[in-house]
Amino acid sequence: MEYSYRHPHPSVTVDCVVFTVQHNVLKLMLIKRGTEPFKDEWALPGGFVRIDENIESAATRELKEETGIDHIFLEQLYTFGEVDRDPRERVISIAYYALVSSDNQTVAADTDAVNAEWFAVEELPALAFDHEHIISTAYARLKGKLRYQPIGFELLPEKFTLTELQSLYEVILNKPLDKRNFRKKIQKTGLLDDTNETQKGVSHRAAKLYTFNKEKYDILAADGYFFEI
Amino acid sequence: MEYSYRHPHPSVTVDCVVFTVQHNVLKLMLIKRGTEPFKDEWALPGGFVRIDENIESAATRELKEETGIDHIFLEQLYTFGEVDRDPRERVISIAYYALVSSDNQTVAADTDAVNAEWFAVEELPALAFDHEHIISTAYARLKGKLRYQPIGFELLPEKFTLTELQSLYEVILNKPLDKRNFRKKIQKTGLLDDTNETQKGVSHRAAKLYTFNKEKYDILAADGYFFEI
DNA sequence: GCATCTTAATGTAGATTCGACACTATCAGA
DNA sequence: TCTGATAGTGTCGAATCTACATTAAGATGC
Repeated sequence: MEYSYRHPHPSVTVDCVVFTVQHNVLKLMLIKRGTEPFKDEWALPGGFVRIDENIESAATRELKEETGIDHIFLEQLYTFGEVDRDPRERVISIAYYALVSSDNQTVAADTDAVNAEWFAVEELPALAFDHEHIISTAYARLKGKLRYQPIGFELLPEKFTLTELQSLYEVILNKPLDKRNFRKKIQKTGLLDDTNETQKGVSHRAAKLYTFNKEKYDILAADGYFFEI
Repeated sequence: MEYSYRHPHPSVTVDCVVFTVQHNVLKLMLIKRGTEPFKDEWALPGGFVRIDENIESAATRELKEETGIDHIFLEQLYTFGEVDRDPRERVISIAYYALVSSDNQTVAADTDAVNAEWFAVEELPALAFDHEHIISTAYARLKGKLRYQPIGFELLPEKFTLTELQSLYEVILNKPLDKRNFRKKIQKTGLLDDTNETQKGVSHRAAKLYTFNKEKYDILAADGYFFEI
């Protein structure tokens, strides 16, 4: 079956920049392409938007299919539509960025995600299409949002220590922060709940574990509260 | 001539939310539609992206064609792709927002922009498609950006008084600001140049005219400077 | 069980910024 | 020259920011 139109139509795809933090290194997921063009090169997970599918659903679906990752923070980034960004035909790509917590990322082993791998953001291989450009846009957005929206918690396990949180900020913002000042600031938001648990299996004083109180944040945010670190 | 594809392709459009400020009221431009669907209803200026045209060029072109407005600040806003947002077929729309200075907006009289009109943001008519949703997204973005990026100047004539600037901030943020504190803050950025000219034709003490030093800002911004009011 | 190692946790003082607030200066027009 | 309208300016107390060093707790090895 063929689909005909009186005017030429572009193809529309979604691409996902999926970030995580592993051992204090910011990483993102890439797929080794199995087909031309750019066969055997690395690219962002993504694919075509189906005609009866919302674009965010397409992003969620492709992510699940290609990497096994599901149920994560996902937000639209930017739409890339340079005329020649795909050598085959006119392709407009709506890019998303996603954040995966370090305890949710192993799901990738299941599915047909055998060609998916985490790469340190600072050590990326050559990339297909304009994906390098998409990634730098996503990284800039992540840096910008981190300080003004509580998205850092999406990258941590549900329960985390203050040191882990600080180190996350340091890794992404790429600069050291003062320990006491950081703690004062984050505690003053009142958005962290003490779990009354502590770290296990460390060979030194165990740190307290906290959780982020999203319900409380949502209530405050609706009322004009502005998160800032 | 017909264009055929093995899979169905969506249409891709651009829509523009064009803001201006007239007499201390924030307004935006709407077009009265001449064709179905939503014939004779108000909608955002916009149209189809041509197959060999970059998306931002499409936005610029449609704006010129439908409103006569050209050479203005234009930035991508968000891409709207709900499956049923257009009753005819699947249409994905890449929305842009634009800012027009109060001395640049009269161009609209020329072209076939006879159906274009400025509406106060607080008094919009019923709108076609999901354009109300697009507009509220654009307004939220404008509010958010105003305080952290020097985009307010795009809405003012090249030479402006501090009172005009303050009143612009008050109109968009929708809250009163303290005159002395506002002036202190804006002066401290060092980004306003005194033109050594004053207002003409006012029946009271004439205010000094300033210009925004974009070159200086760009240099500072490249060096990590962060504008904030 | 004591010494040692490693990281957790905590407070203060000085500098800076923020927010509230009221009067004088200048100009045009009557 | 008087009146009306807006321009332009400084201070003080409160809050916030920054820089910085010591003690506490728990695990391990001897």
